[in-house]
Amino acid sequence: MTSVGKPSGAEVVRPVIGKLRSLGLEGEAELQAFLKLIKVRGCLGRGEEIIDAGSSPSHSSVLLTGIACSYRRLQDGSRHIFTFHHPGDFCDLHRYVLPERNGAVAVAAITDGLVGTICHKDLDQTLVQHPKLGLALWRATMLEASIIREKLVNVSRRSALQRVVHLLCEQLARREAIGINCATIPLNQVDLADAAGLSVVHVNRTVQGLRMLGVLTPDSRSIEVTDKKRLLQIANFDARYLSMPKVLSNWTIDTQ
Amino acid sequence: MTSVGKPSGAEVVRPVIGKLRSLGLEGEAELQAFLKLIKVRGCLGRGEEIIDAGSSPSHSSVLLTGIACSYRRLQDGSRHIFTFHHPGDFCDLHRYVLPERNGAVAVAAITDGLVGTICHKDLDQTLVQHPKLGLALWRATMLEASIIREKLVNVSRRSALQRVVHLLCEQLARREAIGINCATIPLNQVDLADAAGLSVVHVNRTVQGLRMLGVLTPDSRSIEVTDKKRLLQIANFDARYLSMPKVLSNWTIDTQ
DNA sequence: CGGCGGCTTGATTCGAGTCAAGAACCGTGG
DNA sequence: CCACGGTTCTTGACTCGAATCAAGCCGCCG
Repeated sequence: MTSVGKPSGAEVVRPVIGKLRSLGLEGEAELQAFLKLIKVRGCLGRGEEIIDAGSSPSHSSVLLTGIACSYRRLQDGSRHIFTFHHPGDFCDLHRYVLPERNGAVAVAAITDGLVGTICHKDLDQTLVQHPKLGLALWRATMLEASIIREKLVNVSRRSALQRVVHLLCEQLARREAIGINCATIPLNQVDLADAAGLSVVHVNRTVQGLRMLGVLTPDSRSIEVTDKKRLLQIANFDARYLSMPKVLSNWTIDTQ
Repeated sequence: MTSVGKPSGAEVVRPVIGKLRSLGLEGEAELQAFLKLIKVRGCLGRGEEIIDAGSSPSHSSVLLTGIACSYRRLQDGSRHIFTFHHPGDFCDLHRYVLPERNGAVAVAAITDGLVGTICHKDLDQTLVQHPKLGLALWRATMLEASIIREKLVNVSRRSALQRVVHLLCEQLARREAIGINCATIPLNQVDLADAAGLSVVHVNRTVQGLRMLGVLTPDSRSIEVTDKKRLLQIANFDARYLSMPKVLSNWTIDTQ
Protein backbone atom coordinates (compact mmCIF):
# COMPACT_ATOMS: atom_id res chain seq x y z
CA MET A 1 0.00 0.00 0.00
CA THR A 2 1.42 3.38 -0.91
CA SER A 3 1.20 6.79 0.61
CA VAL A 4 -1.83 7.79 2.56
CA GLY A 5 -1.90 11.24 4.14
CA LYS A 6 0.38 11.86 7.10
CA PRO A 7 -1.55 11.20 10.29
CA SER A 8 -0.34 14.11 12.41
CA GLY A 9 3.34 13.86 11.57
CA ALA A 10 4.73 14.61 14.99
CA GLU A 11 2.74 12.01 16.88
CA VAL A 12 3.45 9.12 14.61
CA VAL A 13 7.23 9.21 14.91
CA ARG A 14 7.18 9.13 18.70
CA PRO A 15 8.40 5.51 18.86
CA VAL A 16 11.43 6.53 16.85
CA ILE A 17 12.27 9.24 19.34
CA GLY A 18 12.18 6.69 22.14
CA LYS A 19 14.37 4.40 20.14
CA LEU A 20 17.07 6.96 19.43
CA ARG A 21 17.08 8.09 23.04
CA SER A 22 17.52 4.54 24.23
CA LEU A 23 20.42 4.20 21.84
CA GLY A 24 22.16 6.99 23.66
CA LEU A 25 21.53 9.80 21.23
CA GLU A 26 21.32 12.86 23.40
CA GLY A 27 21.47 15.90 21.15
CA GLU A 28 18.21 17.50 20.13
CA ALA A 29 19.65 18.70 16.82
CA GLU A 30 20.61 15.18 15.71
CA LEU A 31 17.25 13.86 16.71
CA GLN A 32 15.32 16.46 14.79
CA ALA A 33 17.54 16.09 11.77
CA PHE A 34 16.79 12.40 11.68
CA LEU A 35 13.07 12.74 12.21
CA LYS A 36 12.89 15.06 9.24
CA LEU A 37 14.10 12.26 7.01
CA ILE A 38 11.24 9.95 7.83
CA LYS A 39 8.44 9.72 5.34
CA VAL A 40 5.36 7.93 6.53
CA ARG A 41 4.44 5.23 4.10
CA GLY A 42 0.80 4.50 4.85
CA CYS A 43 -0.81 1.46 6.36
CA LEU A 44 0.14 -2.14 6.07
CA GLY A 45 -2.10 -5.12 6.35
CA ARG A 46 -1.20 -8.38 8.01
CA GLY A 47 1.16 -10.43 5.88
CA GLU A 48 2.03 -7.58 3.58
CA GLU A 49 5.62 -7.33 2.51
CA ILE A 50 7.59 -4.31 3.69
CA ILE A 51 10.91 -5.17 2.16
CA ASP A 52 11.45 -7.55 -0.68
CA ALA A 53 14.56 -9.61 -0.13
CA GLY A 54 15.66 -9.19 -3.70
CA SER A 55 15.13 -5.49 -4.19
CA SER A 56 17.96 -3.00 -4.37
CA PRO A 57 17.76 -0.80 -1.33
CA SER A 58 17.53 2.91 -1.91
CA HIS A 59 15.91 3.47 1.43
CA SER A 60 15.45 1.82 4.81
CA SER A 61 12.35 1.48 6.96
CA VAL A 62 11.29 2.06 10.54
CA LEU A 63 8.26 0.46 12.05
CA LEU A 64 5.93 3.03 13.59
CA THR A 65 3.03 0.91 14.79
CA GLY A 66 2.20 -2.77 14.72
CA ILE A 67 4.46 -5.80 14.59
CA ALA A 68 6.61 -6.95 11.71
CA CYS A 69 9.19 -9.67 11.21
CA SER A 70 12.45 -10.15 9.40
CA TYR A 71 12.51 -13.53 7.81
CA ARG A 72 13.87 -15.67 5.05
CA ARG A 73 11.91 -17.87 2.74
CA LEU A 74 13.75 -21.15 2.21
CA GLN A 75 13.87 -23.31 -0.88
CA ASP A 76 11.27 -25.71 0.45
CA GLY A 77 8.89 -22.81 1.00
CA SER A 78 9.23 -22.74 4.76
CA ARG A 79 9.84 -19.45 6.52
CA HIS A 80 12.46 -18.72 9.07
CA ILE A 81 11.81 -15.67 11.23
CA PHE A 82 14.96 -13.95 12.46
CA THR A 83 13.40 -11.30 14.66
CA PHE A 84 10.18 -9.52 15.35
CA HIS A 85 10.03 -5.76 15.05
CA HIS A 86 8.09 -3.55 17.40
CA PRO A 87 7.29 0.16 17.08
CA GLY A 88 10.45 2.22 16.80
CA ASP A 89 12.56 -0.65 15.48
CA PHE A 90 14.39 -0.31 12.22
CA CYS A 91 13.45 -3.00 9.75
CA ASP A 92 16.43 -3.08 7.46
CA LEU A 93 18.94 -0.53 8.53
CA HIS A 94 21.63 -3.10 7.82
CA ARG A 95 20.98 -2.60 4.16
CA TYR A 96 22.09 0.98 4.39
CA VAL A 97 25.57 -0.18 5.02
CA LEU A 98 25.67 -3.62 3.42
CA PRO A 99 23.26 -3.68 0.53
CA GLU A 100 22.94 -7.40 -0.13
CA ARG A 101 20.78 -7.93 -3.13
CA ASN A 102 20.46 -11.63 -2.48
CA GLY A 103 17.44 -13.02 -0.71
CA ALA A 104 19.08 -12.65 2.65
CA VAL A 105 16.30 -10.97 4.55
CA ALA A 106 12.76 -9.96 3.78
CA VAL A 107 10.45 -8.06 6.09
CA ALA A 108 6.70 -8.40 6.37
CA ALA A 109 3.94 -7.03 8.57
CA ILE A 110 2.51 -9.42 11.12
CA THR A 111 -0.25 -7.19 12.33
CA ASP A 112 -1.66 -4.11 10.67
CA GLY A 113 0.64 -1.17 11.13
CA LEU A 114 2.49 1.84 9.83
CA VAL A 115 6.03 2.18 8.51
CA GLY A 116 8.21 5.14 7.77
CA THR A 117 10.98 5.19 5.20
CA ILE A 118 14.32 6.92 5.16
CA CYS A 119 16.01 7.60 1.86
CA HIS A 120 19.65 6.53 1.90
CA LYS A 121 20.79 9.56 -0.02
CA ASP A 122 19.21 11.88 2.49
CA LEU A 123 20.75 9.88 5.28
CA ASP A 124 24.21 10.18 3.72
CA GLN A 125 24.03 13.93 3.98
CA THR A 126 22.59 14.03 7.45
CA LEU A 127 25.26 11.71 8.79
CA VAL A 128 28.02 13.93 7.52
CA GLN A 129 26.64 16.75 9.61
CA HIS A 130 25.79 14.62 12.63
CA PRO A 131 28.37 11.93 13.30
CA LYS A 132 26.79 11.08 16.64
CA LEU A 133 23.67 10.05 14.81
CA GLY A 134 25.75 7.64 12.82
CA LEU A 135 27.03 6.07 15.97
CA ALA A 136 23.50 5.68 17.31
CA LEU A 137 22.38 3.98 14.12
CA TRP A 138 25.39 1.71 14.16
CA ARG A 139 24.39 0.83 17.69
CA ALA A 140 20.88 0.07 16.52
CA THR A 141 22.16 -2.47 14.05
CA MET A 142 24.41 -4.01 16.69
CA LEU A 143 21.50 -4.38 19.01
CA GLU A 144 19.70 -6.39 16.42
CA ALA A 145 22.80 -8.47 15.94
CA SER A 146 22.84 -9.07 19.65
CA ILE A 147 19.27 -10.30 19.53
CA ILE A 148 20.08 -12.70 16.74
CA ARG A 149 23.13 -13.99 18.56
CA GLU A 150 20.95 -14.70 21.54
CA LYS A 151 18.49 -16.54 19.38
CA LEU A 152 21.27 -18.64 17.96
CA VAL A 153 22.21 -19.86 21.41
CA ASN A 154 18.59 -20.50 22.12
CA VAL A 155 17.80 -22.47 19.07
CA SER A 156 20.88 -24.59 19.16
CA ARG A 157 21.12 -25.29 22.85
CA ARG A 158 17.78 -25.21 24.51
CA SER A 159 14.66 -27.36 24.69
CA ALA A 160 11.51 -26.52 22.78
CA LEU A 161 9.89 -25.26 25.96
CA GLN A 162 12.72 -22.91 26.73
CA ARG A 163 12.93 -21.66 23.19
CA VAL A 164 9.29 -20.69 23.11
CA VAL A 165 9.38 -19.16 26.54
CA HIS A 166 12.51 -17.18 25.81
CA LEU A 167 10.91 -15.84 22.69
CA LEU A 168 7.91 -14.69 24.68
CA CYS A 169 10.08 -13.09 27.36
CA GLU A 170 11.95 -11.16 24.75
CA GLN A 171 8.88 -9.78 23.06
CA LEU A 172 7.32 -8.87 26.38
CA ALA A 173 10.46 -7.12 27.57
CA ARG A 174 10.97 -5.22 24.36
CA ARG A 175 7.39 -4.10 24.30
CA GLU A 176 7.49 -2.96 27.88
CA ALA A 177 10.59 -0.95 27.07
CA ILE A 178 8.59 1.09 24.60
CA GLY A 179 5.61 1.50 26.86
CA ILE A 180 3.44 -1.39 25.68
CA ASN A 181 2.55 -3.20 28.86
CA CYS A 182 -0.04 -5.56 27.46
CA ALA A 183 0.32 -9.18 28.55
CA THR A 184 -1.05 -10.48 25.28
CA ILE A 185 1.44 -11.05 22.52
CA PRO A 186 -0.30 -10.71 19.18
CA LEU A 187 1.45 -13.60 17.45
CA ASN A 188 -0.09 -16.82 16.34
CA GLN A 189 1.36 -20.26 16.78
CA VAL A 190 2.67 -20.41 13.25
CA ASP A 191 4.66 -17.23 13.84
CA LEU A 192 6.02 -18.65 17.06
CA ALA A 193 6.98 -21.88 15.35
CA ASP A 194 8.77 -20.14 12.51
CA ALA A 195 10.64 -17.96 14.95
CA ALA A 196 11.55 -20.72 17.38
CA GLY A 197 12.57 -23.13 14.66
CA LEU A 198 9.96 -25.69 15.71
CA SER A 199 7.00 -27.34 14.05
CA VAL A 200 3.59 -25.83 14.63
CA VAL A 201 2.38 -29.03 16.19
CA HIS A 202 5.10 -28.99 18.73
CA VAL A 203 4.65 -25.33 19.52
CA ASN A 204 1.02 -26.05 20.09
CA ARG A 205 1.84 -28.74 22.61
CA THR A 206 4.32 -26.47 24.29
CA VAL A 207 1.81 -23.65 24.53
CA GLN A 208 -0.70 -26.00 26.01
CA GLY A 209 1.85 -27.12 28.53
CA LEU A 210 2.34 -23.50 29.53
CA ARG A 211 -1.39 -23.10 29.89
CA MET A 212 -1.51 -26.13 32.15
CA LEU A 213 1.22 -24.60 34.26
CA GLY A 214 -0.75 -21.42 34.56
CA VAL A 215 1.92 -19.39 32.82
CA LEU A 216 -0.39 -18.53 29.95
CA THR A 217 -4.13 -17.92 30.19
CA PRO A 218 -5.81 -21.28 29.71
CA ASP A 219 -9.12 -19.91 28.54
CA SER A 220 -8.03 -18.16 25.40
CA ARG A 221 -6.59 -19.03 22.05
CA SER A 222 -4.27 -16.07 22.13
CA ILE A 223 -0.88 -15.90 23.79
CA GLU A 224 -1.52 -14.11 27.06
CA VAL A 225 1.07 -14.23 29.81
CA THR A 226 -0.31 -14.42 33.32
CA ASP A 227 2.77 -15.44 35.28
CA LYS A 228 5.70 -13.38 34.13
CA LYS A 229 7.95 -14.42 36.97
CA ARG A 230 7.56 -18.07 36.16
CA LEU A 231 8.16 -17.34 32.50
CA LEU A 232 11.47 -15.70 33.31
CA GLN A 233 12.51 -18.63 35.43
CA ILE A 234 11.74 -21.21 32.80
CA ALA A 235 13.64 -19.31 30.14
CA ASN A 236 16.45 -18.38 32.48
CA PHE A 237 16.00 -15.00 30.95
CA ASP A 238 18.69 -12.37 31.25
CA ALA A 239 17.60 -9.24 29.49
CA ARG A 240 20.96 -7.54 29.45
CA TYR A 241 21.51 -8.43 25.85
CA LEU A 242 18.67 -6.10 24.96
CA SER A 243 20.43 -3.05 26.39
CA MET A 244 17.39 -1.51 27.96
CA PRO A 245 18.64 0.01 31.21
CA LYS A 246 15.35 1.66 32.05
CA VAL A 247 13.29 -1.45 32.48
CA LEU A 248 16.03 -3.98 33.09
CA SER A 249 15.13 -4.53 36.71
CA ASN A 250 11.78 -5.97 35.68
CA TRP A 251 13.46 -8.56 33.53
CA THR A 252 15.89 -10.26 35.79
CA ILE A 253 15.30 -13.59 37.37
CA ASP A 254 14.85 -13.66 41.13
CA THR A 255 17.91 -15.34 42.49
CA GLN A 256 16.54 -17.54 45.23
CA MET B 1 52.36 -22.22 14.74
CA THR B 2 52.34 -20.47 11.43
CA SER B 3 55.92 -21.01 10.26
CA VAL B 4 58.74 -18.56 9.68
CA GLY B 5 60.26 -15.96 11.89
CA LYS B 6 58.99 -12.67 13.23
CA PRO B 7 57.51 -10.59 10.41
CA SER B 8 58.27 -6.91 10.31
CA GLY B 9 55.74 -4.45 11.71
CA ALA B 10 54.39 -3.52 8.32
CA GLU B 11 54.09 -7.10 7.18
CA VAL B 12 52.06 -8.26 10.08
CA VAL B 13 49.10 -5.97 9.47
CA ARG B 14 48.72 -7.03 5.86
CA PRO B 15 45.56 -9.06 6.55
CA VAL B 16 43.96 -5.94 7.96
CA ILE B 17 44.70 -4.04 4.79
CA GLY B 18 42.99 -6.73 2.77
CA LYS B 19 40.05 -6.64 5.10
CA LEU B 20 39.52 -2.90 4.88
CA ARG B 21 39.85 -2.97 1.12
CA SER B 22 37.26 -5.69 0.86
CA LEU B 23 34.96 -3.58 3.00
CA GLY B 24 35.12 -0.90 0.38
CA LEU B 25 37.54 1.48 2.03
CA GLU B 26 39.35 3.12 -0.82
CA GLY B 27 41.26 6.06 0.56
CA GLU B 28 44.91 5.58 1.40
CA ALA B 29 44.79 8.20 4.14
CA GLU B 30 42.00 6.41 6.04
CA LEU B 31 43.78 3.13 5.69
CA GLN B 32 47.06 4.43 7.05
CA ALA B 33 45.35 6.26 9.85
CA PHE B 34 43.72 3.06 10.96
CA LEU B 35 46.84 0.92 10.67
CA LYS B 36 48.65 3.33 12.95
CA LEU B 37 46.20 2.53 15.73
CA ILE B 38 47.01 -1.16 15.78
CA LYS B 39 49.31 -2.39 18.47
CA VAL B 40 50.57 -5.91 18.03
CA ARG B 41 49.90 -7.86 21.17
CA GLY B 42 52.30 -10.78 21.01
CA CYS B 43 51.59 -14.46 20.42
CA LEU B 44 48.71 -16.48 21.59
CA GLY B 45 48.64 -20.17 22.30
CA ARG B 46 45.83 -22.53 21.51
CA GLY B 47 42.91 -22.06 23.87
CA GLU B 48 44.16 -18.77 25.21
CA GLU B 49 41.55 -16.17 25.89
CA ILE B 50 41.68 -13.03 23.79
CA ILE B 51 38.67 -11.27 25.19
CA ASP B 52 37.07 -12.02 28.50
CA ALA B 53 33.31 -11.84 28.24
CA GLY B 54 33.01 -9.94 31.47
CA SER B 55 35.70 -7.34 31.02
CA SER B 56 34.96 -3.71 30.29
CA PRO B 57 36.17 -2.94 26.81
CA SER B 58 38.64 -0.13 26.43
CA HIS B 59 39.97 -1.56 23.20
CA SER B 60 39.04 -3.96 20.43
CA SER B 61 41.09 -6.65 18.72
CA VAL B 62 41.96 -7.76 15.21
CA LEU B 63 43.27 -11.20 14.44
CA LEU B 64 46.52 -11.05 12.49
CA THR B 65 47.43 -14.72 12.15
CA GLY B 66 45.89 -18.00 13.25
CA ILE B 67 42.29 -18.86 13.98
CA ALA B 68 40.14 -17.68 16.84
CA CYS B 69 36.52 -18.07 17.82
CA SER B 70 33.79 -15.98 19.39
CA TYR B 71 31.84 -18.09 21.80
CA ARG B 72 29.74 -18.17 24.88
CA ARG B 73 30.18 -20.39 27.85
CA LEU B 74 26.79 -21.62 29.05
CA GLN B 75 25.68 -22.36 32.59
CA ASP B 76 26.18 -26.08 32.17
CA GLY B 77 29.76 -25.47 31.08
CA SER B 78 29.20 -26.21 27.42
CA ARG B 79 30.53 -23.84 24.82
CA HIS B 80 28.67 -22.36 21.94
CA ILE B 81 30.81 -21.02 19.13
CA PHE B 82 29.24 -18.15 17.22
CA THR B 83 31.87 -17.66 14.54
CA PHE B 84 35.44 -18.43 13.71
CA HIS B 85 37.85 -15.60 13.03
CA HIS B 86 40.50 -15.71 10.35
CA PRO B 87 43.40 -13.32 9.76
CA GLY B 88 42.15 -9.79 9.22
CA ASP B 89 38.86 -10.35 11.07
CA PHE B 90 37.91 -8.14 13.94
CA CYS B 91 37.27 -10.10 17.10
CA ASP B 92 35.08 -7.76 19.08
CA LEU B 93 34.51 -4.60 17.16
CA HIS B 94 30.89 -4.75 18.27
CA ARG B 95 32.04 -3.81 21.73
CA TYR B 96 33.30 -0.50 20.47
CA VAL B 97 29.77 0.56 19.85
CA LEU B 98 27.77 -1.55 22.28
CA PRO B 99 29.89 -2.30 25.29
CA GLU B 100 27.96 -5.12 26.91
CA ARG B 101 29.56 -6.01 30.16
CA ASN B 102 27.58 -9.20 30.50
CA GLY B 103 29.02 -12.50 29.42
CA ALA B 104 27.61 -12.14 25.94
CA VAL B 105 30.68 -13.03 23.93
CA ALA B 106 34.17 -14.19 24.71
CA VAL B 107 36.95 -14.75 22.20
CA ALA B 108 39.69 -17.34 22.35
CA ALA B 109 42.50 -18.53 20.13
CA ILE B 110 41.96 -21.88 18.44
CA THR B 111 45.41 -22.17 16.93
CA ASP B 112 48.51 -20.26 17.85
CA GLY B 113 48.44 -16.77 16.44
CA LEU B 114 48.87 -13.04 16.73
CA VAL B 115 46.40 -10.33 17.60
CA GLY B 116 46.50 -6.58 17.35
CA THR B 117 44.58 -4.23 19.58
CA ILE B 118 42.98 -0.88 18.87
CA CYS B 119 42.34 1.49 21.71
CA HIS B 120 38.80 2.86 21.64
CA LYS B 121 39.89 6.35 22.60
CA ASP B 122 42.32 6.50 19.71
CA LEU B 123 39.64 5.20 17.42
CA ASP B 124 37.22 7.91 18.53
CA GLN B 125 39.61 10.56 17.34
CA THR B 126 40.49 8.88 14.09
CA LEU B 127 36.86 8.37 13.18
CA VAL B 128 36.13 12.05 13.59
CA GLN B 129 38.72 12.80 10.95
CA HIS B 130 37.84 9.89 8.68
CA PRO B 131 34.12 9.27 8.52
CA LYS B 132 34.55 6.79 5.67
CA LEU B 133 36.58 4.62 7.95
CA GLY B 134 33.64 4.57 10.32
CA LEU B 135 31.41 3.32 7.57
CA ALA B 136 33.84 0.55 6.71
CA LEU B 137 34.00 -0.57 10.31
CA TRP B 138 30.25 -0.49 10.60
CA ARG B 139 30.18 -2.66 7.52
CA ALA B 140 32.62 -5.06 9.14
CA THR B 141 30.28 -5.57 12.07
CA MET B 142 27.34 -6.06 9.73
CA LEU B 143 29.23 -8.69 7.84
CA GLU B 144 29.66 -10.62 11.02
CA ALA B 145 25.99 -10.20 11.74
CA SER B 146 25.27 -11.60 8.33
CA ILE B 147 27.37 -14.64 9.08
CA ILE B 148 25.53 -15.25 12.31
CA ARG B 149 22.17 -14.86 10.62
CA GLU B 150 23.22 -17.49 8.15
CA LYS B 151 24.25 -19.80 10.91
CA LEU B 152 20.90 -19.33 12.58
CA VAL B 153 19.12 -20.59 9.50
CA ASN B 154 21.55 -23.44 9.30
CA VAL B 155 21.25 -24.60 12.81
CA SER B 156 17.52 -24.39 13.01
CA ARG B 157 16.59 -25.74 9.63
CA ARG B 158 19.15 -28.12 8.32
CA SER B 159 20.31 -31.66 8.99
CA ALA B 160 23.49 -32.41 10.88
CA LEU B 161 25.25 -33.26 7.65
CA GLN B 162 24.34 -29.97 6.04
CA ARG B 163 25.25 -28.00 9.10
CA VAL B 164 28.72 -29.42 9.24
CA VAL B 165 29.27 -29.10 5.54
CA HIS B 166 28.03 -25.55 5.44
CA LEU B 167 30.40 -24.67 8.24
CA LEU B 168 33.28 -26.13 6.27
CA CYS B 169 32.29 -24.32 3.11
CA GLU B 170 32.19 -21.05 4.94
CA GLN B 171 35.62 -21.41 6.47
CA LEU B 172 37.10 -22.53 3.19
CA ALA B 173 35.56 -19.63 1.30
CA ARG B 174 36.59 -17.05 3.85
CA ARG B 175 40.12 -18.35 3.94
CA GLU B 176 40.39 -18.35 0.19
CA ALA B 177 39.21 -14.76 0.16
CA ILE B 178 42.25 -13.78 2.19
CA GLY B 179 44.66 -15.84 0.18
CA ILE B 180 44.75 -19.03 2.25
CA ASN B 181 44.10 -21.76 -0.25
CA CYS B 182 44.85 -24.72 1.93
CA ALA B 183 42.30 -27.53 1.81
CA THR B 184 42.89 -28.48 5.40
CA ILE B 185 40.81 -26.70 7.98
CA PRO B 186 42.68 -26.62 11.26
CA LEU B 187 39.74 -27.29 13.53
CA ASN B 188 39.13 -30.37 15.59
CA GLN B 189 35.87 -32.21 15.93
CA VAL B 190 35.05 -30.61 19.24
CA ASP B 191 35.33 -27.17 17.67
CA LEU B 192 33.09 -28.26 14.83
CA ALA B 193 30.55 -29.69 17.23
CA ASP B 194 30.41 -26.54 19.34
CA ALA B 195 30.03 -24.42 16.25
CA ALA B 196 27.42 -26.58 14.57
CA GLY B 197 25.40 -27.09 17.73
CA LEU B 198 25.85 -30.86 17.60
CA SER B 199 27.36 -33.45 19.90
CA VAL B 200 30.93 -34.52 19.25
CA VAL B 201 29.82 -38.06 18.70
CA HIS B 202 27.45 -37.05 16.00
CA VAL B 203 29.94 -34.77 14.32
CA ASN B 204 32.35 -37.65 14.30
CA ARG B 205 29.85 -39.85 12.49
CA THR B 206 29.10 -37.09 10.07
CA VAL B 207 32.76 -36.52 9.31
CA GLN B 208 33.23 -40.21 8.72
CA GLY B 209 30.30 -40.16 6.36
CA LEU B 210 32.00 -37.40 4.42
CA ARG B 211 35.17 -39.43 4.30
CA MET B 212 33.25 -42.38 2.91
CA LEU B 213 31.80 -40.13 0.24
CA GLY B 214 35.25 -38.99 -0.70
CA VAL B 215 34.52 -35.39 0.21
CA LEU B 216 37.11 -35.40 2.96
CA THR B 217 40.43 -37.23 2.90
CA PRO B 218 39.79 -40.65 4.38
CA ASP B 219 43.36 -41.30 5.44
CA SER B 220 43.84 -38.49 7.89
CA ARG B 221 42.48 -37.45 11.21
CA SER B 222 42.38 -33.82 10.18
CA ILE B 223 39.64 -32.08 8.25
CA GLU B 224 40.91 -31.95 4.69
CA VAL B 225 38.55 -31.21 1.85
CA THR B 226 39.20 -33.12 -1.36
CA ASP B 227 35.96 -32.54 -3.24
CA LYS B 228 35.00 -28.93 -2.95
CA LYS B 229 32.33 -29.11 -5.60
CA ARG B 230 30.51 -31.87 -3.83
CA LEU B 231 30.80 -30.00 -0.57
CA LEU B 232 29.09 -26.99 -2.06
CA GLN B 233 26.30 -29.13 -3.43
CA ILE B 234 25.60 -30.86 -0.16
CA ALA B 235 25.47 -27.59 1.73
CA ASN B 236 23.60 -25.81 -1.01
CA PHE B 237 26.10 -23.12 -0.36
CA ASP B 238 25.51 -19.61 -1.58
CA ALA B 239 28.44 -17.43 -0.63
CA ARG B 240 26.79 -14.13 -1.33
CA TYR B 241 26.14 -13.53 2.33
CA LEU B 242 29.89 -13.25 2.83
CA SER B 243 30.19 -10.25 0.51
CA MET B 244 33.40 -11.32 -1.13
CA PRO B 245 33.02 -10.25 -4.77
CA LYS B 246 36.55 -11.21 -5.71
CA VAL B 247 36.27 -14.92 -5.12
CA LEU B 248 32.53 -15.34 -5.30
CA SER B 249 32.58 -17.23 -8.55
CA ASN B 250 34.49 -20.05 -6.91
CA TRP B 251 31.80 -20.46 -4.32
CA THR B 252 28.65 -20.87 -6.28
CA ILE B 253 26.97 -24.17 -6.84
CA ASP B 254 26.94 -25.52 -10.36
CA THR B 255 23.38 -25.34 -11.48
CA GLN B 256 22.85 -28.60 -13.28
C1' DC C 1 56.27 -45.93 30.68
C1' DG C 2 51.82 -43.60 31.85
C1' DG C 3 48.58 -40.14 31.14
C1' DC C 4 45.76 -37.28 28.37
C1' DG C 5 43.40 -35.15 24.60
C1' DG C 6 41.22 -36.30 20.55
C1' DC C 7 38.92 -39.80 17.75
C1' DT C 8 35.82 -44.15 17.11
C1' DT C 9 32.23 -47.38 17.99
C1' DG C 10 27.98 -49.52 19.66
C1' DA C 11 23.71 -49.63 22.34
C1' DT C 12 19.99 -47.17 23.97
C1' DT C 13 16.87 -43.27 24.79
C1' DC C 14 14.06 -39.44 23.77
C1' DG C 15 12.65 -35.05 21.89
C1' DA C 16 10.66 -33.19 18.14
C1' DG C 17 9.01 -33.90 13.27
C1' DT C 18 5.56 -35.76 10.23
C1' DC C 19 1.17 -37.40 8.82
C1' DA C 20 -3.56 -37.29 9.19
C1' DA C 21 -7.77 -35.83 10.83
C1' DG C 22 -10.95 -33.24 13.31
C1' DA C 23 -12.69 -29.04 15.90
C1' DA C 24 -13.19 -24.20 16.89
C1' DC C 25 -13.32 -19.75 15.12
C1' DC C 26 -13.62 -16.42 11.87
C1' DG C 27 -15.55 -13.49 7.78
C1' DT C 28 -18.55 -13.32 3.87
C1' DG C 29 -22.40 -13.82 1.15
C1' DG C 30 -26.83 -15.76 0.12
C1' DC D 1 -29.77 -16.02 10.23
C1' DC D 2 -27.41 -19.73 8.68
C1' DA D 3 -24.40 -22.08 5.43
C1' DC D 4 -19.88 -21.79 3.36
C1' DG D 5 -14.77 -21.89 3.18
C1' DG D 6 -10.57 -20.54 5.11
C1' DT D 7 -7.55 -19.96 8.87
C1' DT D 8 -5.86 -21.40 13.19
C1' DC D 9 -5.72 -24.56 16.76
C1' DT D 10 -5.95 -29.52 18.71
C1' DT D 11 -5.16 -34.38 19.17
C1' DG D 12 -3.28 -38.95 18.40
C1' DA D 13 -0.15 -42.38 16.27
C1' DC D 14 4.08 -43.19 14.40
C1' DT D 15 8.95 -42.29 12.91
C1' DC D 16 13.49 -40.90 13.14
C1' DG D 17 17.55 -37.99 13.89
C1' DA D 18 20.57 -36.78 17.18
C1' DA D 19 21.81 -36.94 22.23
C1' DT D 20 23.56 -39.66 25.77
C1' DC D 21 26.07 -43.24 27.99
C1' DA D 22 29.93 -46.13 28.03
C1' DA D 23 33.93 -48.12 26.49
C1' DG D 24 37.94 -48.65 23.82
C1' DC D 25 41.64 -46.81 20.73
C1' DC D 26 45.25 -44.04 18.81
C1' DG D 27 49.05 -40.94 18.93
C1' DC D 28 51.63 -37.60 21.50
C1' DC D 29 54.38 -35.66 25.11
C1' DG D 30 56.52 -35.44 29.52
